[in-house]
Amino acid sequence: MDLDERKYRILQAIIDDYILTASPVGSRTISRKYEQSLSSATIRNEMSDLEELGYLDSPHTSAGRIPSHKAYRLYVDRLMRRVPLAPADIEQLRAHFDRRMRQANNVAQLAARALSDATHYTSVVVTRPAQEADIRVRHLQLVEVSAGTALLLLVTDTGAVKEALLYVDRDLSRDDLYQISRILSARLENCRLEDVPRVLGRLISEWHEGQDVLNSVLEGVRTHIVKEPTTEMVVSGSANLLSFPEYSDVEKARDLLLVLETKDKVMRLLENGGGMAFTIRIGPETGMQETKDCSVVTATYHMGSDTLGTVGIIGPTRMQYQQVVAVLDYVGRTLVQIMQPSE
Amino acid sequence: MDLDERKYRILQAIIDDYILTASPVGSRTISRKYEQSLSSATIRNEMSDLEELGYLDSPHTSAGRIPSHKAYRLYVDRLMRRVPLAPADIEQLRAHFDRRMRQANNVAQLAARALSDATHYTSVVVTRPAQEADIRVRHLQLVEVSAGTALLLLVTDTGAVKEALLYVDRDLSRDDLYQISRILSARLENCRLEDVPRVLGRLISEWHEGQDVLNSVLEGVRTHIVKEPTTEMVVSGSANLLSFPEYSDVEKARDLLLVLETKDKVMRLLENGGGMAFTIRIGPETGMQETKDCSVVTATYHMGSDTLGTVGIIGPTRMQYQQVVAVLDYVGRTLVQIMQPSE
DNA sequence: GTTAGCACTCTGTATCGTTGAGTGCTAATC
DNA sequence: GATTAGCACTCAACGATACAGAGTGCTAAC
Repeated sequence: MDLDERKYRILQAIIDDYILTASPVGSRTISRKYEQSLSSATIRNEMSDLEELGYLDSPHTSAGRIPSHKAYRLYVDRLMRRVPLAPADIEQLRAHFDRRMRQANNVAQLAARALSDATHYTSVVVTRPAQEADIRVRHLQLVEVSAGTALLLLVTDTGAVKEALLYVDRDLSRDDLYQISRILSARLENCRLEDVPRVLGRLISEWHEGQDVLNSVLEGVRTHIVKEPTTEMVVSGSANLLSFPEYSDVEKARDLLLVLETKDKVMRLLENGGGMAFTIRIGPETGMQETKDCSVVTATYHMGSDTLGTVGIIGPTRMQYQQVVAVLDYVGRTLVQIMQPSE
Repeated sequence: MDLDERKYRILQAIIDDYILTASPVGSRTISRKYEQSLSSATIRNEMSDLEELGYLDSPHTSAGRIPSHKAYRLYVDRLMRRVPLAPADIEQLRAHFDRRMRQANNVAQLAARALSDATHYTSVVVTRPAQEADIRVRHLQLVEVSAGTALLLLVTDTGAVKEALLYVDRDLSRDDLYQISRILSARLENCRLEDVPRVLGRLISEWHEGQDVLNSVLEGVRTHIVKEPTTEMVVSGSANLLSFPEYSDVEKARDLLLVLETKDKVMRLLENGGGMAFTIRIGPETGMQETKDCSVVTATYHMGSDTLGTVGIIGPTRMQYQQVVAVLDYVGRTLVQIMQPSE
C-alpha cells in the first residue's frame, strides 16, 4: 500500500526536520518551512493519516510528531538520495588520512578516528574479518628471547605478523632454534593457516629428534595463532554520543557506552546482511535491547573478492543517514586504496 | 602546623562519610555515626575550625561540608591505613586472571578490565613505558610479502616484536632479502634500539651493493620502529564514571570521556613521580583543567630493575583510595608474576 | 479537497510558600 | 575553659498553582 506523492514529501520534511532539531515537529513548521503552498490544517490532516499508517508517533496530544522506526526504514529505502560528500567533510577526512600510514595496525585506529570526527557519531572499524580460509604462511621463525623462552613469529601472505611466546627446553641453543625454524619454515611455507596444525602433527610423528620443541610450537600455533581472532576492532568517539539530547539521560548513556565497551556486543551490532555495500539497521533491527533507540550503518570494503574489513557508525535513530553513508563510502574506498599493494 | 588528635578523627569521619554518600555531611551526622561522645555543637565548632584551615568547603550556608583537595591530600598521606584487599575483591580479580594468558598483548586488556570491574572506576594499563634506553635487538628479519613489499621484523630482548612494511625494489628475490637480513641481523644483534639508525647509517656508507634496500630499512626503522612508542595503552571502564553523581551532568561527563579517548592526555595523567610505588594525584594535581575534579592513582610495577608497566585508576576525587590502592597492588604483583619467565 | 477558526490539551516555566537540614552564635552548664 | 542546649537564620529542595505557548482535532465555510 503506497503513499501518494504528497505524503512522501511531507513525511520526508518531517524526518529531515526532526533529524535536524531532535524535537517533535508540528504542522505549522512544515507548512512554513517546507510546504509553503499548503496550510497547516492540510498538513495536519496528512499527518493524522501518516500516524494512522504507523509512520509517525506523537509523544502526547499537543507536542507535534516524531518519525517512527517504520518511517526511518522508508526514509533510507526510498526517500533518501545518495548525496555526494560535502567538500568540507572531504577536506577534513583527507587531513586524517594524509599522513602516510602503511602500517596495518595503525590504519584501523586512524580510520575510526576519522569517521567519528567527521560524523560526530561513534565509529567502529573492523579489519580482516571471517574469511581466513585462504590466508597462507609466508614465513615462520623461532627467536630466542631468554633461556627457556622463544618467540614464534609467523608472517602471513597478507603481511600480518602473528606471534606466540613458547616455553622451550633451556638447553636449546640459539643455533638449534635457528635450525629448527629453517626446517619448519621450509615445510610450512605456503601452507594454509588452518592447515598448519595438521601439517605440524604429521611432522611430529615423522620426526623424532625435536619432539619437545615441535610440540611446543604446535601448542603455540593452536592456542595463539590459529585461534586468535585475526580481526582487530577499534571503537572511536564514544563520547560523541553524549552530545545528543537522546542521551541527556545519564542512565541511558551509560547502558549504551557499556555496550560499546563489550567487544562481542559491538561485533554483533556490525553483523552484516551478506555482501551488501551498506547495511542500515534501525532501532529494534539492531537486535539488542540496549540499542533499541540507535541506528547502525555499516559498510564492508573489498579488494578483489576478499573482504578486507567493515566500517560502521553508531548513533541515535535520528541520524544524518545521507552524510553517514557518504562518509562511510569515502573512507571505505580510501582504505582499499591504502591496502592496495603499491603501484 | 598540626591538627590535634580529635580534629584528625573528625576530618577522617567527614571524608569517610563523604566518600560513601557523595553528599555534604553535617555536624549531626558525625556526632551520631562517628563521634557519639561529642555533641553536634562541638563538632560544629571543630568543623568551623577545619574550614578555616582549608580542609573543608561548604557548598552553601546550610548544606553541611565537603572535604577540600587539601583534605584528601592529608587523608591519603596520613589518615588512610593500608588495608588488605577484601576477600570478595580477591575472588573477583582471580576470576579475571585465571585463564592462562601468556601473550603480552592480551595481558594489558585483561588487567585493565579486571581493574575497572573490581573498582568500578576507570582503569588504564600501560605496558613497557619510557625507559627504552636499554632495549636491545635480538633478531632482525626481512620477509617478502609480495613483489615490491617486504616486512621488516625486529624482535627485542624484551620479547616484543616490532614491524614495518617496506617498499623495495621489485627485482629483489626472496633469497636476496634473506641474505640481506642475515647480514643485518649479524651486525645489529645486541645493538641498543636507539643506536640502530646510527649503525645502519655506518653500514650504508661502508657497503655499496645494497644501498637501496638499506635505505629503505633505515627509513622503516626510523619512522616505525624507533619512533613508534613501544608502549601499549588500554583504557577500560570509561562508562563506569557515569554511575557517579559527580558526572550526572552530561557536559562534564563528555569532557572527561573525551580526555580518556585521547591517548597522550591519558599518558600525561599517568606520568609518574619517579620510582614511587604509588602516586596519588588529587584534583588540580592532575594538571589538567578537564580532570580538576578527578583523582588518579597509579602504580608502576617492576621486574628486577626494569619497569614493566604502569597501572592506574581514574575516578572522582571522592574515591575509595584504600580499596583502589589495595587492588592496584594486587594486580601489579599478579602482572609481575605472569610476566616472570616461567619456573 | 482545502482552509480558517476555535476549543481543547498538554508540556514547560515561573512564582511562591513550605519544609527540613544545617549553620552560627549566645548563654548556661560541667 | 571546654562543652552543650537552645534559638534565630539561611538556603536548597519540593510541591502546588498559575500561565504561556505550541500543537491538535473538529467543524464550517470556501
